[in-house]
Amino acid sequence: MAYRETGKVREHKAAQRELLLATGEALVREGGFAALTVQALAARAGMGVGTVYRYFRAKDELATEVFRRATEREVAAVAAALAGQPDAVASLRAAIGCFARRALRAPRLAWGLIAEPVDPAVDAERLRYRAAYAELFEQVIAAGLRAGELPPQPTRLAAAALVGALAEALVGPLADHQADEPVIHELTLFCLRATGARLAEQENDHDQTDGFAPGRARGHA
Amino acid sequence: MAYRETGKVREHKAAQRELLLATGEALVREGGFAALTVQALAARAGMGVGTVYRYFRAKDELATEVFRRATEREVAAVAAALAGQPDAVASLRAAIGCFARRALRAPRLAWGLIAEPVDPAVDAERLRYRAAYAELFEQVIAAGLRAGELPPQPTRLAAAALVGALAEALVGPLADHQADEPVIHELTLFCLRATGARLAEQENDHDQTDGFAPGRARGHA
DNA sequence: CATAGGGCTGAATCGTGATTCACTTGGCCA
DNA sequence: TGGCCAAGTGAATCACGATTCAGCCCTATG
Repeated sequence: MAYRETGKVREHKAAQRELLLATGEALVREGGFAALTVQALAARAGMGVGTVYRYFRAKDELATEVFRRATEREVAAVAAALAGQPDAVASLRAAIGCFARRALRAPRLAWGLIAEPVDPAVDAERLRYRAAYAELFEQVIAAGLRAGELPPQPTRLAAAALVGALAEALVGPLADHQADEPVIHELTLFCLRATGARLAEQENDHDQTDGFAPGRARGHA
Repeated sequence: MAYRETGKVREHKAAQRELLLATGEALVREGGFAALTVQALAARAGMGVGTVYRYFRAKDELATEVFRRATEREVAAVAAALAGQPDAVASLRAAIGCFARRALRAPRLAWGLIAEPVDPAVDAERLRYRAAYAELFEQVIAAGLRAGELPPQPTRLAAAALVGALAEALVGPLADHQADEPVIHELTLFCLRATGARLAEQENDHDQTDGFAPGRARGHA
């Protein structure tokens, strides 16, 4: 007998796979999924093209995995922002603010997750991504309905429309890229009005629960 | 001397070009811009691949032209629906209804114009398309502001968010594809609330100005 | 009808990026 | 150390659609 996979090797393989996924996300953050080519990935990760295929059956699989991870992180952040909010309006504010800040901070990634055209395989994942967001918003709206905070409305439709409004205003081609906070503030008001929340007309919008540490640099596209 | 382009030939060339554009749009209506390949186009139009290049310098040019025409028709329809509306709320209702009905009637096309990833050349055109829509909505909102019908808000942002909400709810992956009219009705309410329109709470939403003849078949995706 | 100047054709070519594979390298055990 | 096996390599190959072009065909004149 001459060879058996040892712990060190196993660790190394896991690290390689991890490296590929991290590098893949970095590429996506810089240039969207279009920039995620096997050649570029291998070069950036410091390995040969063929090696990539030792860790992923096909590029689809890799891209899907990169998408899924980023997705899960984003959705989890929004879900976390929702936790413990006292009412539906506060929840909506928190969710919108969280979504918006993260999207504005990583616009290419957000665009990749939300809108960029990629393969069918990734598109299937995107469906789940949007659905997950819509689900979050839907539940908040439903809760608001039950509590009488929001007027009757089809929750699914409203949730979809919210996601669309946020996406378009933030990462769509119409995004103005002005100072972030005022945009977020106005967009929040827009969404709250859309769902029929009764606004107190004084907007103390000091919620910043977005899962990020407060100070950091961010480049504009 | 032996040949000079005669009227008949000129007409034929114009017809050929027209045929290509129309066929191109048909392909897009069926399968989005992804289905608009030179091969498919030539086959469908009943001519050789090379002939296509006699009428268009490159595929980009053709795709852009197909996009532009469809775009102009859509935007014109919405603009027409706006004409002569008494106030901002009526205008919003008309614009939203028109946009929505047309999008639901030709979902693939709408998706192609709004969201499908295509070449950079076409994307530039898309920018103009969205901007044109946003422009329409923006002006309505601005008028509403001046008239005191709508509360203060950044018109550009609100317009973008409206376009996004409509697009996502109607042609996005979250679209539910239920009966059209109820969806349009609810979406209209959503948008009116979003812009802060004071709703009379009785919704007589009998506006159907969408530029189409009333009865026709439409397939669900 | 003969001839000239396009128009039309579609197989061949190109470009771009994914995928393969014959080979080299390095870790594991006796 | 020697032998074995998996990991790594990257040039070659594929796939797919845009683009070209050498040759065929049609229309308009004299």
